[in-house]
Amino acid sequence: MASTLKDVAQAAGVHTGTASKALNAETRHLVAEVTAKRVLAAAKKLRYQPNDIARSLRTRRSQMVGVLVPDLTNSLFPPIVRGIEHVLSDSGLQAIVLNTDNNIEKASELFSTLWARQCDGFIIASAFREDKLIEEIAEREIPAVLVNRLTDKRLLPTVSGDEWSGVHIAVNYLSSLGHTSIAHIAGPKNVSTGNIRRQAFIDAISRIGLKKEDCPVVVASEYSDTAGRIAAKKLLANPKKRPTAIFAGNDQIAIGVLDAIDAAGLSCPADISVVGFNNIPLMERVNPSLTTIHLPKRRVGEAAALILKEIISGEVMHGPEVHMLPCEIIIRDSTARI
Amino acid sequence: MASTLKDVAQAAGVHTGTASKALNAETRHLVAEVTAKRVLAAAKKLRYQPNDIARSLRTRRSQMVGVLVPDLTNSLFPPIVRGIEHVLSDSGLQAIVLNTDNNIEKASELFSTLWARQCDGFIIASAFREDKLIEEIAEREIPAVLVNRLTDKRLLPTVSGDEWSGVHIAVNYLSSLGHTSIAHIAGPKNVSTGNIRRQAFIDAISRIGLKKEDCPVVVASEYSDTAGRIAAKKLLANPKKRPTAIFAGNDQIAIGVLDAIDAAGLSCPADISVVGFNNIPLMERVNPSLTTIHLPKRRVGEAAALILKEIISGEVMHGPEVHMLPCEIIIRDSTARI
DNA sequence: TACCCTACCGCAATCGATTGCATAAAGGAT
DNA sequence: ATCCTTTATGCAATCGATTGCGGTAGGGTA
Repeated sequence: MASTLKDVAQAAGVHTGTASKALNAETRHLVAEVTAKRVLAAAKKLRYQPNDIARSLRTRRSQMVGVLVPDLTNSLFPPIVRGIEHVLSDSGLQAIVLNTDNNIEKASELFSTLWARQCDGFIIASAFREDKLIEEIAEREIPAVLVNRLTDKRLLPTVSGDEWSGVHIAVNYLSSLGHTSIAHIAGPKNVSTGNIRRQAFIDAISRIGLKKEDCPVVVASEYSDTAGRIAAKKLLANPKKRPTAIFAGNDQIAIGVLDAIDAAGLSCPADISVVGFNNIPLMERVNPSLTTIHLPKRRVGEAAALILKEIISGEVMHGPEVHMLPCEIIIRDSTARI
Repeated sequence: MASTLKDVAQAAGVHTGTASKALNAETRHLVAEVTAKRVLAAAKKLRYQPNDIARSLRTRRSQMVGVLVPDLTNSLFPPIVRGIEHVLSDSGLQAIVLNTDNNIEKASELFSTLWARQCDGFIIASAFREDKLIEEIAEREIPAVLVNRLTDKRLLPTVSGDEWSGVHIAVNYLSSLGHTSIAHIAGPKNVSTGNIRRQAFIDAISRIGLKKEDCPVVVASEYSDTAGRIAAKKLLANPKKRPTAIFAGNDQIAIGVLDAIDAAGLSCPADISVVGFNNIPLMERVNPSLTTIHLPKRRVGEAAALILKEIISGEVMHGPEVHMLPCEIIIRDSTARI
């Protein structure tokens, strides 16, 4: 059906090898100009489209990059993915995006199938703090970059937001509004974002001299509004020890917190201020609009893709360094002076 | 580095052909049971992972399905994609998701590269009413299914919501609340959803006997909050002919409409009711929460993937039929009795 | 004993493109 | 006229797996 290199070569009256050289810009100088013209013309006439599968088999490069994300319906990830795609595409690389559902076995399976397809590299947004898959990838020296989530052991180059500083900004802002009892609803302990933000929170609290017992930390079971609501309900159960501000592990948790505040017959921000993290789309539209720490999602993706490209091309060596992009606070209506 | 079939065959003391047959469940009966066991054991020991690229070249099947969406950051699409992936994955098929940015040239390029990679089929959510790419795909009889958007000419099997009925439900609901001046801010005319919903709106209006001049239609330049706001502003410019309800072409446009109402010093739903379409995530959280027509996004994706699988496997023939899944209205706070 | 059948396995072509090497022709230098 | 160089092209191996065909050995039957 589709015409092959052989067809083009025949049409141009040359050998397939010659045709191949004529078609590739980098090897074209090995072929006489007139011949090259003839081949190009034949290719155009026959609507020749090289078979990338065959090419990949021979060259051992597929021009594909595997992108592993926990869940595309979490609107944190599409902007990151777009950033990745944007940078990759102008090197002719294509992103293959797959959902791991936060399941490490599923991630391993997906990785295997991608690897069997000769993916040139990987960008992984689904790492756990302890992650056998990441260890294996690092050990086998497969080109890969982590985004957003890091592993405890520094194994691969990583791009994320500057979470530590982001958390401090959030806590300091709440403090500046007069809050002295600030609670934190942390993300899961087995992912770096949950862990770092939690530790940064404790650090920030102690730095401004707030009492630890006034600033409780509750860990949500996952990054979801439901888990956030359940955790916040626990936190608000005792009316005597009620914080006046809650710093949520991310925006989804913050949404759940808003629900819990409502369910407890309280109001945000009059009774309790709430701050989120990531600044995902539509957070400016919820009620009340959410004060949150903005993560430059697209640029995180772009930076990761840039690094991966350098690794793949071999231009630049990369150790397991961590690139942290600055975060800033977006002040909206969910926070108020006490 | 990685072990090949040759390695396995050598380790098991058989020919590669025999090893291949032993490894494939369907051809295993061609091989003695003891031999098969030996090969399997060798494969496991060597951590053999078949090279899908080589396999694809030989079998002319890649187990990959191309999925073209306008923009993943539009939260309409991730749920559809998840539905697609879910159904494909239990046949060992993998979805390759790409963004066309509503650009038909980009879509064509992406299609070409996917086709060069021997994709077994395509699911396309980015079709225009007139679409050369779709025509070409249909003409070349390439396995493909459209989702959400259809072409004017019926060329390929399509899965979408039952938009006509969805629009009627919306208009009838507004009418039941006592509204007699209902405006419509339509999506772009070059995509089917914009067109169908607009026509359905006009039809619904006339059926319930409302006057056409009381029910103006404005076309937004694209499906975005910005375009919705601009269109709504136009609509509200003349205080004397102000509708009491606005049916938006989709939820993003509805968001823009809410902004425009606010900007005009009016309030929703007290002065103007608003209804959206699609029921994308977080619409229950905006202020006021949005009454909208729910599209079963995940099931639309699943249905499309099922049909594509049937086409690919050759089990069932599919003409350019349109499968319409029922839509329902989700009543929230953006609509009120007049 | 001769014959046949079946089960099993090896052989080699094949998918389509890439690429180092061999070769041939043309041209220049001595 | 001979030799060498340069340039352009052909040749064939290669990537790794699949698959139809042919051959062989074993056991069964007449």
